[in-house]
Amino acid sequence: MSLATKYNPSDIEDKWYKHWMEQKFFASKPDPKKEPYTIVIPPPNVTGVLHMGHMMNNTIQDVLIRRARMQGKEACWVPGMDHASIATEAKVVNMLKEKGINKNEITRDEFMKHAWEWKEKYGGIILQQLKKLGASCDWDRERFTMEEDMSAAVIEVFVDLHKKGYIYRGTRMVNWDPEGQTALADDEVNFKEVQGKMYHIRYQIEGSDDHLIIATTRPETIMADAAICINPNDERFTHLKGKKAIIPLINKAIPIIEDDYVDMEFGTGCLKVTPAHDINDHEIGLRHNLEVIDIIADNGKLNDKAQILVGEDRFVARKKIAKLLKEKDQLEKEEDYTNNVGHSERTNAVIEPKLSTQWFVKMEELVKPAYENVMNDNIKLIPPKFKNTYKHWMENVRDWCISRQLWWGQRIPAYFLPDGDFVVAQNDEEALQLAKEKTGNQDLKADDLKQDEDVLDTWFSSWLWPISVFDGFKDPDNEDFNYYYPTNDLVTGPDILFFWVARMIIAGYEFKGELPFKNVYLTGIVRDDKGRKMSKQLGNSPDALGLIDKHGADGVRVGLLFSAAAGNDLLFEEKLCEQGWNFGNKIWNAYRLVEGLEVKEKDTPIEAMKARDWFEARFQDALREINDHFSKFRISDALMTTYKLIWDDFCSYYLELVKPPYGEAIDKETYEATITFFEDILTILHPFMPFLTEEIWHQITDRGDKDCVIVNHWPIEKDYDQAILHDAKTAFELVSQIRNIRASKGISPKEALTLHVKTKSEMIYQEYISVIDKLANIEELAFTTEKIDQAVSFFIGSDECFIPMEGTIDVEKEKEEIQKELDYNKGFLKSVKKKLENERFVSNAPAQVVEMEKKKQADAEAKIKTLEDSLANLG
RNA sequence: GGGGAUAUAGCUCAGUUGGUUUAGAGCACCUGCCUUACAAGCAGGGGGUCGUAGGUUCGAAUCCUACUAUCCCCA
Repeated sequence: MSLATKYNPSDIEDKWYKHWMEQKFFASKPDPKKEPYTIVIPPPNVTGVLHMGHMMNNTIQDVLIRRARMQGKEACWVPGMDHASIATEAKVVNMLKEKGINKNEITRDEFMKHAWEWKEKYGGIILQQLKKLGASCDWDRERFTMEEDMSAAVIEVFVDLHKKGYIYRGTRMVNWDPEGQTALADDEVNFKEVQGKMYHIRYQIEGSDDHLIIATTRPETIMADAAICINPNDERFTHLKGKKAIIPLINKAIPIIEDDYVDMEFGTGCLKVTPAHDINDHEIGLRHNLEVIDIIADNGKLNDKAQILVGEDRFVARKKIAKLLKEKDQLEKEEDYTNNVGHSERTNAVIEPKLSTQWFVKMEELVKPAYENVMNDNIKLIPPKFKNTYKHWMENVRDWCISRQLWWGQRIPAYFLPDGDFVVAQNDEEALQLAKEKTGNQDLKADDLKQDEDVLDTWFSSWLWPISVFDGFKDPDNEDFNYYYPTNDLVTGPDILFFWVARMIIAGYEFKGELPFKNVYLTGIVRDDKGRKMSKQLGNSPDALGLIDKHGADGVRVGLLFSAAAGNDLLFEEKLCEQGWNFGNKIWNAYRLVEGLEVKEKDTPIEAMKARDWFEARFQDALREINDHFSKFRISDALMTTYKLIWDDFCSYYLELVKPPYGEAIDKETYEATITFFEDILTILHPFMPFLTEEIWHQITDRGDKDCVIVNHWPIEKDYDQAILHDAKTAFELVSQIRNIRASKGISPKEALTLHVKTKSEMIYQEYISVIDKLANIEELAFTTEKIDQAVSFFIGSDECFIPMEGTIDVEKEKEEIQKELDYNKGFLKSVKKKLENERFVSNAPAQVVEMEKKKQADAEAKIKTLEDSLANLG
């Protein structure tokens, strides 16, 4: 059976994924004889589809988990999803709307039934997509943050924190989404530049004909004004101090107060203070004890406190107010104004700052161990530059608003008594019991208690993820939890360092007294070639599955990893995936060469013996480097070292050296060594390119179902011959030089050449002549103590080499080249001499460094001398 | 407004406690090759004085200061 000349990933990828699943290679169970290696997936949003960022960070996780598995660890990668309250609820509401059902007209239970149906039907596409990428998760362990046990953990934690006094109710200016009818976290708000208007409104001063002018983008909120604020240093308004201003249209007098907050440069220097509808105004209000008048209802319409335009939408009201003001001649002017307006990430509605009662977690105490254990590197952030960011956040941590006005999520386990007091309990019965104790009223019934309508923030589930996926709350002493927790590495994006990572660390210490993971690898953010973050709005994100179809999963994985230094954003170019495929194709063809060889019992040629010895050492050399890169999470570098080992060393040198002349057979010994090397290479490449390596692994020979590269053992580091690497490097450099001469002189590789060498150590040349011959077609090697006339010359270290070339030498060009090299060496010598002539260098620098400089000087001087001689010889 | 990060070849990045040459890699580029595994390939080559200005040091891409530019986070 002959192999296709081009590697076609789609022929094999599904086949091997299925095989791995059937053989249960991804499955893990506690094995005390083995060291556990655990990763929990950053749970993707249940509504999500695979995008570049997911591919990036899941590829990294897969590389880590596959390598750990090959190293003989009990590798466990737990997959799963979070329930994404807001996004999912929005999807379900839309779905219902299409069916003609209004969320407000159905019960909570009915809604939840629809939501679960939606989840079962449409949720979790992303996990199927991860399989295409090759993700070797233990799918039997898949978890979901809304499933029963995980939810129970969330409730348990809420109750526990409440008991400890960390949970409180508070009034807070929240980002209110009037369309989604919920408060949003800051990170769920997108700021967009919006073309609006700045309205200049005239407020009359009480008891005078004088007036002041305020500039605002939100005239519809004037009815909620509690004061006018001026800067105490603003001399323009000294005369207004202590007076009152009258709100137009409703003719209400409000005080004129003074506060440094007011920017004298901005607007008119007079600020209307609306404590209920602006976060900064709210703070001013607190400082000056101002009345809070909330005139906007939850649905974004003006309520009766507004007195006028009651029931109008805020944007409609804005226009109408402007018109009314104009009619009363109280609108000084309108001008165009661009400002940054927050929009809901989910519904795209303009965010309304709104005062509301929410549930909060007090963070100051909780944060302490999480702070310390990152600062002292018990938990390592990779790259460490994120420690600074983390530190800053932890030192300025704010309380965490955990309530969301939604149904899809864990309902807050707080039960309100008729008098407005409340109890917090795991369930209805417990709540009733507590309520009875609290009130002393034994006649209370379940119906008298009303559970809080809100649910908990999704992060309040996912911060427990590393613990709850192993049922560490439900059953704290279970075998899985004891074995797999704490987990090893967490791979995620820096954008959720606070929202998720920091909170998991907090939860780890608070609930288990221990770190949840040892290393946090923060990947870069995938951007497009213009440096823009990939987003749905911009439509600049390539179709992830389309990329896999086009370049193969292995190609995409390699393409992503090529430019993925930890913590550095990567500018994604599809070309990189193509390069990934090219690499696969290269290996495919290397295998085609090996597979097509005819094997015979015969003597091994010297160059093949050399090649074997060299590659064995070279492989070990690279293996050490790769392991070192992995130990430092330099995944991209580990891949690049592997890439060069395979492409440059194995294909370009090793295979070229052992390849028999056309039509001849290869000796058995070399063939077998080559197959072994090939298997070694497939093994270390497997984490990066799982599909291709598995396919070739099975092409090599008929193997049993269990004999797969995915479970092959990662190579052991062995001692190796350093000298052979050094010598071979010299020989390859010589080969390169000879090829260079052929290229520049237009000499065909088929034309054999003679090589003369002027050297003190002839050994290396003698040993490697067959290698040099095979790669550079040198039929004769001679040693000389004199210059060779009519020859091109070049240096290998301080050895001078000559290739006679009668009649073909262009003397002028030759002189030019020698002169160029001479100039370089002279310049170099000068810099070395400068150092050595500096007494302070010689006396202060380590002896080793001085020694090195002296050697450099001697080498350079010798080289300069021979170059000058050559120049003289050429006349 | 507060905090953080980054600046090295055309592009994307390495450069690990300051000293292995006058700074490396991949891609791109240029030249020559359809050599029988691979033209999505092979061989060879050019290209940067390390954002700017100072400082510390025998020695700075590397440490310090200021400036400039870009990005991120928080308000």
